[in-house]
Amino acid sequence: MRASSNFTKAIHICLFLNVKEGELQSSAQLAESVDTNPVVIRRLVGRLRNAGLVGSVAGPQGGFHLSQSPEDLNLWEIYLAVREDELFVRPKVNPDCDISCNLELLVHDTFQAAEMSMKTELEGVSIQQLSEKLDGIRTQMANL
Amino acid sequence: MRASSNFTKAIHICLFLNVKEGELQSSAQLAESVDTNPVVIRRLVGRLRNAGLVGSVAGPQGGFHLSQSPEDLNLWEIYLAVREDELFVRPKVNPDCDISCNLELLVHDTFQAAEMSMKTELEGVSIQQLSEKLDGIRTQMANL
DNA sequence: TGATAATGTAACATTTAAAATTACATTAAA
DNA sequence: TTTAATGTAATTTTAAATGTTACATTATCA
Repeated sequence: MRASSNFTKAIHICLFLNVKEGELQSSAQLAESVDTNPVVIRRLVGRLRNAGLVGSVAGPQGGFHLSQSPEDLNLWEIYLAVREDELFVRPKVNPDCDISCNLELLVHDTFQAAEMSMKTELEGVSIQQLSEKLDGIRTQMANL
Repeated sequence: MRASSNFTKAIHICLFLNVKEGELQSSAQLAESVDTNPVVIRRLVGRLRNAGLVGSVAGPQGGFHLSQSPEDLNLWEIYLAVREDELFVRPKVNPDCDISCNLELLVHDTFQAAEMSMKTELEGVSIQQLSEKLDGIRTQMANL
C-alpha cells in the first residue's frame, strides 16, 4: 500500500475555499493551487462533500464552497472525511503462521484507540484558526 | 510516498521473538513467519537493534533475540524505532501557491501533537500482554 | 433551446516508493 | 578453514497513489 497525502491536500482545499470565501472555486482553480489534476480535486472534494463539509454546484459558473463555518470546521472532521481504511498498514496475512493469522485481532483495538486519541488534538484546530495563522505569516513576510 | 507496514511487521517480529524466547531466531525463520524476504527482516530488525529493542548475534547459530523484558517492551517503543519520517504525508510544495508554501508551517505542530497523542495508548500495550492475548486465542481455538 | 462550462465518475496510464532480490563483505562457530 | 549467520549496498519488481482521458450529467445564458 502507498500512503496518500489526501489529508494534507484536503486541508489545503478547505483553507483555499475559506480564503476565497463567497466565490465558488472550480476544480481547475483548486488544481492549480494544489498543483494537481482537476479530476484528482473532484475525487477528493467528493469525499468532503459526502461528509457534508463542502458543497458543489454543477454547470457553468459552478464550483465548490465550504458548507460549514470555518470556526466549526476542524481537522478531525477533514481527517474522517478523507481517511483511508487504516492508519497503520497491515502486511498480507500468512495463513501458515499462527501469529500472522491472529495479528489483526491482537492489534485492532489498540490501533483504533491510538487513532481515536488524535481526535482531541485535531478537533482543536479549525480552518478559521489556520486562516488566521496564515494571515499572520503573510503580514510577517510583508514587513520583512 | 508509500505507506509501509513496518510497524505491524515489527510487532509481529517482537511477538515471534518472545514466543520463541530463549532461542535465537534467524532472519530466515522470521522471514518465513512474516512471509517475506530475509533481507527485509534484517533491515527492519536493524532499526529495532539501533533502538536497543533487539539484539543480534552474527555467525553460524546466530540470530536475533529481544533485549528487553516483554513486560517493558511496549508498542510505542516499537513505533518510534521503525516510524517513517512523517505520520501524515505532505504533497510536494507548489512554489506558485501561497497556501502550499506555508502549509507545512501551518500544520507541523498540530500533526506532531496528534502523533504524540498516540503515545499513551501505545505505551499501554506490551509485548507480554499481546503474547498473553495470543495464548488466550490459541486456547479458545483448541477448545472449539 | 442550443451552446457552453462546470461537476461526477469510470476506465485507463503513469509514476514512484515499498518490497523483493541479488550480491557480497563481515563475523564467529564447529 | 569451511560454513552459516548478520549487515548493507545496489538493483529489480510490484502495487498503490497519482495523473489523464473520456464522457454523461447538470445548469447557465445568449
